[in-house]
Amino acid sequence: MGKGEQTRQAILDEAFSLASCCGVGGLSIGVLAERTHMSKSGLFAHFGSKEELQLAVLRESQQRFADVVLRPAFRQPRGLARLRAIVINWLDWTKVANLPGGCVINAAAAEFDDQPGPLRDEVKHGLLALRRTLVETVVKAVEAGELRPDTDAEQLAFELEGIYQVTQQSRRLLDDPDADRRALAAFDRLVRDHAVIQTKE
Amino acid sequence: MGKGEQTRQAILDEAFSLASCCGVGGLSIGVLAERTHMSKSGLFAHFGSKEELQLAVLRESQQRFADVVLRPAFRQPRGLARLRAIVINWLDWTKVANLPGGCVINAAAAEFDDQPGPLRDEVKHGLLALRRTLVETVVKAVEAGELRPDTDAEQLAFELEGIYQVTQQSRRLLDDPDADRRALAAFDRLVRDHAVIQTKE
DNA sequence: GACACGAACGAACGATCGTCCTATAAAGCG
DNA sequence: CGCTTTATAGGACGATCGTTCGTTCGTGTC
Repeated sequence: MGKGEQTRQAILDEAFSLASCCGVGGLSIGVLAERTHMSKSGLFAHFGSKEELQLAVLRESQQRFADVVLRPAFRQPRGLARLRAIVINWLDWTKVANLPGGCVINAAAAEFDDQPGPLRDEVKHGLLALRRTLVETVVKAVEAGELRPDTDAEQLAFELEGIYQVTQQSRRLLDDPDADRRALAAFDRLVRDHAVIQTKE
Repeated sequence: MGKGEQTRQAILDEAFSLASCCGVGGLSIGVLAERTHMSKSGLFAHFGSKEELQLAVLRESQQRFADVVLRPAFRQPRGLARLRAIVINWLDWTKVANLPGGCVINAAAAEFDDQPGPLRDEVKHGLLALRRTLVETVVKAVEAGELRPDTDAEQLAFELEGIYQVTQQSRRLLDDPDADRRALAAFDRLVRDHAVIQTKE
């Protein structure tokens, strides 16, 4: 890795955790230069525009999400075990990754959902990819006979995303110590509702 | 209502819809002055600081939410009917109120959840109030015999909030035309799971 | 040793930000 | 009406924003 790539990555590391606190839109070249002990212009040259920097942060965020949440979960056997692993890792990933201020992409989703442009497109792309992964995982659990054949996989992914979001809000804003427990309870209820018909209770 | 109150309210109206698009943190005195055909200083004098303006917008938002979502729903008889009315109004309220860019408070929740100060406090207060209202409504449904006695009202409110948030994201960012249908499906499943034990299916 | 190249810097740009001060215009009231 | 209070405008402030320019430094190549 050449010198350029190296510092670019160092900048992205810092930008990543900065964006976690200030939002992708709240990123500032000046502040970022200060934190990386560089000049604004020197830093700027690595990206060419602020928007390009923001896009890089969003892509970085997606990659880390895949590394920290999805890849480890995919070592679980396909089906419910894998789905559960995704959810567990997902709920914890702001602690595992360097995300003092919460998930970058999720914050960006609220920030750019009504502002057309490359940033919104990137966020949308990332969240759609996650939705697809969830749907596929659910489908495999159905094929494995762990969930009922008439399970609506997209509906299940939809509700999983809801659990995630309210958990984040409860934890981060409402300081609710029960958030994680409630999240797991909601997940269990979701799975139980779609479990194959139990012969006896 | 004196002249002062009048223009102050006009400013708040504009600030409200502007904040819907740019976020409460993205509010700008200059832009707001332009839109209200006032000078920056003339507008500024009504609030004394930007933070005070932002707080006023948050309070305005809470009040409108109560007017548009809660008050009408409370005309329904207590119990499931009222809970359902709240959810329906809630899901629609960004269309009913003048919120082209989505719910102000919800966006502010993601924006300020890691930035201590009066703004975060105000957002937290508003969302906690909503949670309490949801919990109370659920409790009344239990008392009315429409939900099982062992229903965890706070858990139910938690999951309702999740349904709301994922619905907003699906609609606004992912352009999912099925979001409303899925939201109602999730709500129905939630209620069915806590319904009194059916004698026969 | 001459040269080319990428990386980083320092300075400045116009724009916009929130805020403050002072003067003028309008409104409310006796 | 005149007087007092309030509401608004105009202008300027220091700061920060993203961006551009020209220059310098260090490294590696012929």
